[in-house]
Amino acid sequence: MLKRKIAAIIEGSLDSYRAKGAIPPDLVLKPIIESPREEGFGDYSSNIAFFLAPKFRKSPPEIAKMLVEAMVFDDVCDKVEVAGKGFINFYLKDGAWRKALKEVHDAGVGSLYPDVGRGRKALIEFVSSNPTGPLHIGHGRGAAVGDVLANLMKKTGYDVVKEYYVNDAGKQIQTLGESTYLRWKESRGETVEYGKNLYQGDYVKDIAALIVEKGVEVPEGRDEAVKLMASFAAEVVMKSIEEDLEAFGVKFDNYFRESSLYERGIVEETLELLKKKDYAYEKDDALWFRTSLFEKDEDRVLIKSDGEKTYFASDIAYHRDKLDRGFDLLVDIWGSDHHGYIPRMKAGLNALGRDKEALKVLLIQFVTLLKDGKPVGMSTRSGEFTTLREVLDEVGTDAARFFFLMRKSDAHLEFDLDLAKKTSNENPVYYVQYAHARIESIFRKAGESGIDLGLVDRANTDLLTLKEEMNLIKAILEYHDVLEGGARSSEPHRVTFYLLDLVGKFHSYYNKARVVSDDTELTLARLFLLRMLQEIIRDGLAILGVSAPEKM
RNA sequence: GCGCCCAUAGCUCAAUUGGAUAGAGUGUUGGACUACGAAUCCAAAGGUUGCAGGUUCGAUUCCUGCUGGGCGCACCA
Repeated sequence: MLKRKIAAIIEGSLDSYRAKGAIPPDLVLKPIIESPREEGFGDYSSNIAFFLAPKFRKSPPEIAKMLVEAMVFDDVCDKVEVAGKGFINFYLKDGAWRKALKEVHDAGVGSLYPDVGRGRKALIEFVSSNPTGPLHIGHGRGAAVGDVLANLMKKTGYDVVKEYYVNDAGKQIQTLGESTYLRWKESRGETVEYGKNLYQGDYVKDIAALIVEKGVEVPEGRDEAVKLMASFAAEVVMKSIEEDLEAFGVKFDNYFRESSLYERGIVEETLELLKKKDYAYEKDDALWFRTSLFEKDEDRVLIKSDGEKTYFASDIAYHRDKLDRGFDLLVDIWGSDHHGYIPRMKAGLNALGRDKEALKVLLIQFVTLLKDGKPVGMSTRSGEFTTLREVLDEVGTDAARFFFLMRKSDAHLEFDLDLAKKTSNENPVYYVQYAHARIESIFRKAGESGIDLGLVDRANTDLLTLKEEMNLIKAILEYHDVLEGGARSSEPHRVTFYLLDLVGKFHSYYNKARVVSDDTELTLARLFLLRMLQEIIRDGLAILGVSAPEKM
């Protein structure tokens, strides 16, 4: 990339001073090069002078001036200036940008993908909603973030596996069974007392009805009946969750069942390991984990006095198993209400002698659903939550995914149903998709006008001289940096903002300059630019899992 | 009481991980289609970045203390 060339220029200048003995050879510097957000400060700038200044007891501008004087930059830059309080600003030759664009064209958009992961194996675990009820909009946000992060990491050199952890062994499933059982009795005309701690949603009634409809044989004994209904209901719910996810465009590589940990004895084994290392101890007939030894947290129970193991116990075992499966990086995506759980999990990994830094937890803040400008209530227990399915039916997959990725995941999200539903200029999804379709339309028009589209690949890019054209080229090449930053910081929403900014530049350009004209050479050059632009838009939308329509 | 997250334009949010004059969208006002898609564009107005300190060449960003909001602090899941 061009940034590397700038780094080389700076390095060259430093070397010349090293040769003169002005800079000690052992002084290692990593020049920071960034693209200034304001126009007028060049294409790239470096703040290296600020770091050198205290070491040489000279002012940053003086250092900067010295460095610039020794720079050889004629092949890449028009000029290099000292500006502000000591910044060095690099003004690249337009030709250098065009050349870079041409290179990307020849090598393919994939050549813009940064290698952040270096082939490391990453396991992204997300959604992992208990199969006790349908996914609601909060799960939807987690699903979108997880899926898009996975796409992003795949493009940036990670070997990614997407996993859904199914809690099919705990007490919630038991409760689901009891809920279904009572609804089932109810459906047979019996009067039952339906407790508040049971699942209130209508879907439980549906499941009970399904049991009747399918003629499932219900055992006489209550306990057996509940047990049967628990597994029946969990399966039904899990299936509908998978269907919802599919409709949302989320496909998991793996559904990992909690029960499998017990079946394989991993939980037992893990607890034994902790006991052996004296990180677990017995108190009041329960088994406790010494969380306090590792983190600023209280000790937590692994096995309750009634002999039942907590989710914490199986969760430690689960994460141990993840690492044993050879993953270098574990990304967990949790609802922000689980934040208190992080120290526990890290302590657990620590106690097992694993690197706790291998675990990265992304917290997803709550979603407020707005309808007619007013918040819509949401509570699983009361059954009045808005399901992901309902939202998808209302606004469609593209809009839903895009909206979920319009915020940093750790910030509250207001999801405006009315806005997401609008097929108008107010809806940001269409702003991006429209650009893609518009470019396609320009190509159709060009073809109709007798332009030989086969010549686009060999267009003379030197004809792209407008300021808007240069800005578009720069924005296209910036894709590399966006992917890199997004992957490093696990912030997939950056792709969304980039796309909005990118297509904004395009729409502006479109209104200013005419692409298809009598000047065939110029037309071809502009089509070349738009072809590249369209590929980037398509690539970025693919990361978001949003369609790139050719007509709309 | 302890801990985590958030606070930026009227509203919804960005800000290249500590950089230069804090930016978009929306809303308001005014403008642009008998040439490639007006689901678009152009312009104006809009700010003590919650408050008070600190760290330094430089703070929306890091530290401390407040204020206000969300969440968590069980042998719950």
